[in-house]
Amino acid sequence: MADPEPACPIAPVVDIVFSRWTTPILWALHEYGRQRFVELARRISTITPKVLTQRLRQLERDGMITRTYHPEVPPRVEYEITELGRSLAPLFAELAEWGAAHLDAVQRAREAYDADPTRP
Amino acid sequence: MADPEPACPIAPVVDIVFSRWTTPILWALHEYGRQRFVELARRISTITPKVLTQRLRQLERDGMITRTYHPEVPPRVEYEITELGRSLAPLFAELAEWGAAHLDAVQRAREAYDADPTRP
DNA sequence: CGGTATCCTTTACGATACTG
DNA sequence: CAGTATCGTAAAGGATACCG
Repeated sequence: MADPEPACPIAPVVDIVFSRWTTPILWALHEYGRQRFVELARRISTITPKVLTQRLRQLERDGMITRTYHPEVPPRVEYEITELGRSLAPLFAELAEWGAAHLDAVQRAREAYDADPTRP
Repeated sequence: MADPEPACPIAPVVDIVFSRWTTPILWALHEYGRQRFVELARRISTITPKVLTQRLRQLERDGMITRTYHPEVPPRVEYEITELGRSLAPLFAELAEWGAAHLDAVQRAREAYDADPTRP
């Protein structure tokens, strides 16, 4: 896969951290601490186990979270955010602030755009 | 499309701003100012005109950029980032900083993960 | 409990050609 | 120049069922 824009320094970061499900997963682990697989699944209620596994593996590979397997019956697996993952916290806070401040403006822009009848 | 995680406040922001091409487009407009279609296309060298048009329309609809059509021959269309789009600037700067500081750690994590032979 | 396996749909993206 | 049209591909995601 070719680099979208070599001169854009944040494209690689986006690739690692921001997809449909990685963001909610990292948020949940950051916000509510170490959690089991099923806890995450319940919190992110619309995700399927297959996709949850896929994203967790990717985040683990990228060093953003750790996976700890406890060989009990029934098995217990815990996920936790790493220092590297936690280093995103201020960024996440700013993103949340931006959303709170500007999401309604985006919504209004959409309505204005869609309402314009001169747009074919 | 169901909301990925209603309780995750940054998911909607990610949906608007961070996709493979929207980030480089916004970055280019923020960094180099008002530009024509073909200038953007050249700067983001690997994007195709179809996809560039699609992302530009979406960003315009979301109020992040403006499109100005000058009815000349040959036609001239200029894209410019809006105030709303510009409000992302500090966020982009922080993301770039995060990348500069931590991208190598991600790379090392990947290598360590891939090199572990006990992972089936 | 913590996943896999299988199959399917959606969506973004891409290649190429063409037009007002 | 600034797109549009029409293909096709590929990756993400979803539904459902099943397993150690």
